[in-house]
Amino acid sequence: MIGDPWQRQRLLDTFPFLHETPEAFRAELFARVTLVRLPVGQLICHDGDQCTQLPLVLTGTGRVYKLGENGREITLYRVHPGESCVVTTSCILSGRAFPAFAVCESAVEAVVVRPAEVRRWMATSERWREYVFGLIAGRLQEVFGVLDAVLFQRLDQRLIVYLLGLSETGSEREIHMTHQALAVELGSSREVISRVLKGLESQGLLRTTRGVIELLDIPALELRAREV
Amino acid sequence: MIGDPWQRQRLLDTFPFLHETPEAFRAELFARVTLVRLPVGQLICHDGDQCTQLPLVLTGTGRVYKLGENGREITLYRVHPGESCVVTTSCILSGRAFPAFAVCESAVEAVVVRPAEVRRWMATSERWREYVFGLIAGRLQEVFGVLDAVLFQRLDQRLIVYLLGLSETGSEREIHMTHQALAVELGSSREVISRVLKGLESQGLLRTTRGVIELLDIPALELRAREV
DNA sequence: GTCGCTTGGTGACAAAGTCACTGAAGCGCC
DNA sequence: GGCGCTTCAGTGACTTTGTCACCAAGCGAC
Repeated sequence: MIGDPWQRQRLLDTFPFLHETPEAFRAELFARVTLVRLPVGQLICHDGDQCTQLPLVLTGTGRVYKLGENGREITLYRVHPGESCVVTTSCILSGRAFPAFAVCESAVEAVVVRPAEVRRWMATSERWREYVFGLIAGRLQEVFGVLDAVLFQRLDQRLIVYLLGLSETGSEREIHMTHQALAVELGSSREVISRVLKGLESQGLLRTTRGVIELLDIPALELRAREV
Repeated sequence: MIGDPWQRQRLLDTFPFLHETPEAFRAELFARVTLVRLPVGQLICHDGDQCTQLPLVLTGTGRVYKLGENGREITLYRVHPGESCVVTTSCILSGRAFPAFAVCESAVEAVVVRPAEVRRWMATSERWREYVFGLIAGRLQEVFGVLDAVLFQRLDQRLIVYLLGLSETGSEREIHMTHQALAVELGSSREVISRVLKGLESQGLLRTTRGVIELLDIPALELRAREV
């Protein structure tokens, strides 16, 4: 139950589609959900687990990833505020096991919904259905995109695209990230990332120091990312 | 519209969940859908397309796959009778583009549902929702499994697992399939499949002739598929 | 038979992953 | 400052996988 008016407002603002639901729906939502706080690194789902609740993220981000036997891993997607791990939803609605890992990348505040409500609201709320399906389709596209990248794209180009994406959102040419972290994002291994970065550095496209990658020639990097 | 009582019965038998829906729902379904026949090789969805209808497969199978720029491809999953391409569903419900290709692997008879009905039935029929979510979750698991295999498993083992799977369902030791077809299933290339098969052949685990692979030592193959 | 198509084989190379090891930077602590 | 620890990065040797170009074997049509 969420009683605090301020918390209620925050929930509505983080999940804008709720504004368009009937008063009664929101009242039921406030009555049925609970607020949880999870620390950094908290494991939310283990590969093969049954999901028992659906978390709607208010603050912080979750990371969903696949882990291989050899210890290598790859990030599939992130769950940001206003989103939810809809793979969980589909597992709840179908009673299947969750096929990956999910972990709190930063401290997370989330509102958890029980399976009974997830199901019921699918029947009673048009908006809820739209919200859930929008997320599912989005995740599917992300995962399909990852598969495409892994299978069909060269690692140096994937790495460049990833770095350029980071520098764009951060509006910074300096990226603070270890080679290991990059390997995890792209599903590669540290050594290979190091080698690729070294190659790019030797061509003067970027510069690396411990924990930092500085993009020197962004136009050239963009070119390189697109070439055959 | 499907009027023919025999066709109606066939539809109900292929999609058993329909038996559990109210009479009124089935009546509406029969009234709103149309039967189509598609020839082998017919392209159903193009990567990036908007989906405009949901096909429920009665006979035949569809194949959903990703195609890389270099021409390599990988099969993501198949759509069998009684199933539907639910990725299409999620695209319809969210208005996103379909992120892969879909093609008729054999001649397909399907019943097509328009987006308006797909949406409406999500609201009106509990059974329909269950059906759709069951399929979505199943596909997600399949695609996640493919990603896992591609990233973390060795090709020889994936190939063996695939071949053993075929020989099991066919209860045959002889598999009629070209190296190219195997490459497409596993997202590899013909040359590599040839090499791996050659290796297995030289170890006496199987024998290859043009278009045919004969599994000679199934226990040894099973062992090999599990080793580190 | 010959022609042409499909299928499979091969060698050389490039890209990526693995393993074992080294070295270097940062940090806390005394 | 110096010491020790941990984290991060670099390297070389090797394996696996993908790519390219080209050739050879099988098979059907005529």
